[in-house]
Amino acid sequence: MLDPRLVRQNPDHVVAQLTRRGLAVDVDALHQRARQVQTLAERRTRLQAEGKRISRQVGQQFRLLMTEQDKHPVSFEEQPESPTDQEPQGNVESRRLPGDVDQKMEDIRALAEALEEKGRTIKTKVAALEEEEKALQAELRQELLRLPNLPSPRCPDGRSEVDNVELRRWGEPRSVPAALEHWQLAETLGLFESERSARIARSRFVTLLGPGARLERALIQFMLDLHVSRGYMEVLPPVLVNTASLTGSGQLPKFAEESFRCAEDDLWLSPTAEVPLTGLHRDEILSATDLPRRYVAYSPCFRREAGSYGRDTRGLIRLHQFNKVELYWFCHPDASEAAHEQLTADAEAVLQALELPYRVVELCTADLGFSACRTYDLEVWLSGAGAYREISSCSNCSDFQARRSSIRMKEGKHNRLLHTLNGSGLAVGRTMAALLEWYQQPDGSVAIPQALQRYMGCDVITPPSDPK
RNA sequence: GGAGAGGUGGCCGAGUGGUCGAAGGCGCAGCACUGGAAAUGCUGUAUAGGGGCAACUCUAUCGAGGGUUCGAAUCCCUCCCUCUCCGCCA
Repeated sequence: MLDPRLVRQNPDHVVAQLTRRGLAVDVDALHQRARQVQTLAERRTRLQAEGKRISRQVGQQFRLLMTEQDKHPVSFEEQPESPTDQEPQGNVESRRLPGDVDQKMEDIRALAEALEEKGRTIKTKVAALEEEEKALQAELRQELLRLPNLPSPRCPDGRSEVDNVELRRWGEPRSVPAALEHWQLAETLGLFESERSARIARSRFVTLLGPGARLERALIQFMLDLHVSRGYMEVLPPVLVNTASLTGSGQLPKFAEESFRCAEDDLWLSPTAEVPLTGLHRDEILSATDLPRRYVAYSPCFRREAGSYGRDTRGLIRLHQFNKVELYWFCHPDASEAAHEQLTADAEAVLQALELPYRVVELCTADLGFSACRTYDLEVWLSGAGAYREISSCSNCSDFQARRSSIRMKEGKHNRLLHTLNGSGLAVGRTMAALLEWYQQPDGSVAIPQALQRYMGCDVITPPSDPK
């Protein structure tokens, strides 16, 4: 979420930055509303202060009354409360009180009643103002929640993905003669089942089999071990997450159609471990001294992939359920740019260890994700397809998710929103696809890269000797 | 799912419907004492929002949301969460 104060005080800046993303937003209306909320709040606060003063005065009157009562107990005989209290103290003489004492107590009571009446009036006024303010506030928040993060000044401007900037390449793509795509290889090697998976669930699900299942598990464990050795804390989070968590990380309210939902329970299938990891410290204040906090989480991810019906229908590239190892940082706001480079390097380390060629692309303003202010994509070389394909997206979300999730850090006396970053490290299915295509051999087998062999328990996957 | 107990500041733990944002303790920070430290003493220690150059000040917050009241941590209702026991279950 954007800072409401920024919208109130510098709407032009907000407009300019959202325009860089190619968004035309009516910030004027938003700005008006933000100021309106503030005006209402000021009026309400002043009234509340007065009401509070009055309540205290009523209390004072009651105390006065009680001290008078203690001095002249019997004069209150006509009052219904606790007659037994007064009985022992009552005596005939004090029944005839001097008129001025009676009068004094009458005055106190009258004053108290007048104050009470005043309090009632204020109460109804405050309630009315509060209602109006709450409604406006809620509208404002809903609108703010639908606005994406502002791009970093360093994020390159662009109108579409063609304006993304290639930063560097690692490894040499080689053209393999008669290269097969991974789903073709998988078929002869018996690594997974697509059609039967549609029977179990529906299309865009996969069931991994034999060495395929083993390879997926090996990759997950390999990635986790690698990142843990580089200083990450391993996390295995819930994959059902509530609405607050999805709102906190930016998936809701705008992208509800992208996630599967268990409507009866206010739970959703998490589209990425970024969601539970953001939620891990929701409503917390971390100490600045133990930042950065770096987490690595394996989780299955669930996405509806609405509107991608024709694309990537075969194989492991685009599924409703896939596995991902996610890197996540909570860090000091001044350190997030360096953290972004480090996190990206950590994701790259996986591809380097597996010796798979890739390139790093910086997304332009038009291609930036909702929560990100800056993003590097890793694109791995798919030999079979003969193209680079996204396998990781490493984003700096600045304070955007932290504000939505209220995650702060204590620095000296002050609390300040921290920064969050996330990146795939890596998408496991796509890694398997790249690996199969890159390491395919003329005899139809697939070599296992060295780093993975101890996880895989072999150095090659060969076609079954007796197919079917 | 059933029965019971409970949710108060960083932590422990008081709290009578009326200056209670909340005693006391621990922890933490500063100062004093010390050659240095421990111990001790003093002072200060929540968050959010608004106003003010500032000292400061106003409002809200005692699990959450409603209600009663001039006034709620305190009374009433609903929900959530934690703990114990039973049932079920990997």
